[in-house]
Amino acid sequence: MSERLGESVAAANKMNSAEQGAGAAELRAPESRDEILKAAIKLFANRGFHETSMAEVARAANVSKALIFWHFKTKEDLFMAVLNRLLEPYVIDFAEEAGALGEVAQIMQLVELYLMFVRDNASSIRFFVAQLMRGELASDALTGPVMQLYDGYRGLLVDLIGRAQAKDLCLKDFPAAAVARMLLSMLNGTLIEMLFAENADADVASAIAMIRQWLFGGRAGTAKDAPPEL
Amino acid sequence: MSERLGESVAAANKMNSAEQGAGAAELRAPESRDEILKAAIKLFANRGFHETSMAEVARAANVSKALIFWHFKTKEDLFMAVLNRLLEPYVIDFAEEAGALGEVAQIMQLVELYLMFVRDNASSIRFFVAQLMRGELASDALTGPVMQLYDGYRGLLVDLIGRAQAKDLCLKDFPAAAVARMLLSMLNGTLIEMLFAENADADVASAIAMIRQWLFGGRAGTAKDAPPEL
DNA sequence: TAATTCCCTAACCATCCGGTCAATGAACCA
DNA sequence: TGGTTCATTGACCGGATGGTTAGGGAATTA
Repeated sequence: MSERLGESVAAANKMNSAEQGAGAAELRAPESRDEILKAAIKLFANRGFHETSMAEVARAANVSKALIFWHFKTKEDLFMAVLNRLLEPYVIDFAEEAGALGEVAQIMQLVELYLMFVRDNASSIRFFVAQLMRGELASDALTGPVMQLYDGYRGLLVDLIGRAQAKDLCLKDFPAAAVARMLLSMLNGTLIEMLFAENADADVASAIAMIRQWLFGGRAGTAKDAPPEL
Repeated sequence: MSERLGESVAAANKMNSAEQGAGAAELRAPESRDEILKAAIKLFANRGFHETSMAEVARAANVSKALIFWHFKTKEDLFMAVLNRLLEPYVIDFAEEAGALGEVAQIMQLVELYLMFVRDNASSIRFFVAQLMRGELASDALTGPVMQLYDGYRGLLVDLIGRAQAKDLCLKDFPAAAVARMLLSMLNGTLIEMLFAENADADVASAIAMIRQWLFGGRAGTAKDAPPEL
């Protein structure tokens, strides 16, 4: 079955590109299609792919099951559409965010961006992580965009940390790549803590403070950047 | 359905205890039962509960489907047995491990224990995390033991860090609980990095070094504990 | 007005899944 | 030897699921 799914994924991706190029199906029956998508997102998110039946989606969207198959050729097609819809907010242009700030401020801004993003998208992130964990479906369609985003983020961190180290602004006991990796581990650890325990806000501030202390600790001359509030 | 599952979980747990007391079913048809369990573990692990059919398990175990239902009353029963089997190695007595070492050495030993355990049980941990992420099944049977273990571990860390702080052996800028929480975030972040990228060993040593530096950084008098190798 | 296209549905179908059952051979008692 | 329990199986069942089909109503077009 995994073979069939793989083909479906590729096919769906191609079709999606084609659709966007021709601008066809996106505009035809927008309302019901959207209703279906919203219902599917909810159901897939907290029940998974295999546990969610098309009949359930139909009922939740107040349409007939057949209409779903009119909008989306197969169940996998629907799933791909859900993925793409959920992936939209994940397109962040990190480089844009930081203006002409110093390295320290830029790093801390990236850290906050990460944690705030996690806090604001907890449910869909939980969905993605669960999906990533098992190779269940769409390993390409998922791993691709997410990992691309992730690598971009890490690249930015490595670069910034390297420059901060050169200026003696930040922890220098380890190579920039190692520091960036550990920083990402901290962030990911905080992420999964936020995903499991729903306390969110309280810990974020504490985590940020500790990360700042770790990276820029006793070093002077970095106090100029006031910590932006959440 | 979640209700029924909850009951099944409780029932399965009780039965297990009873079985061990009487030593009954464990010895009757050990061979085939074991074969089924091994096959189920594999399939459940990398396909999940709902995506794995009893027919598949039967085929993988070279037995008839009916035999599975003779050994395990329901599919959930089989799943519970798989959980218990996988949970076995997770029973670690942390307190036992550390003898009369200093706080610093004990903390580092706990850190290493954690990372080594993750490294050696990567596949089943991936399974558990995926299972925990969605509330899919066995939330009680899983959350219970795992969280108990986790809380015990954190408790030990908080205690040790507190004592190390009192002796001025370790990072004192934050309360012990916060330090312990961040340490656990670091560990969990490293964990998921290990789960996704299968490089394992290389990063573990680096992670340990960075954690030691973070916790005990510039402080003197802690060099007496030689870093035990992995 | 007649034809065509779009959106939507009830009913249906083939397949697969969890679970049951009657039967059967082997081992162990009597 | 004959009966009882244990271990195992092929055949079967009701239900649910992904997917199809034939058709209908409302716009749009000609």
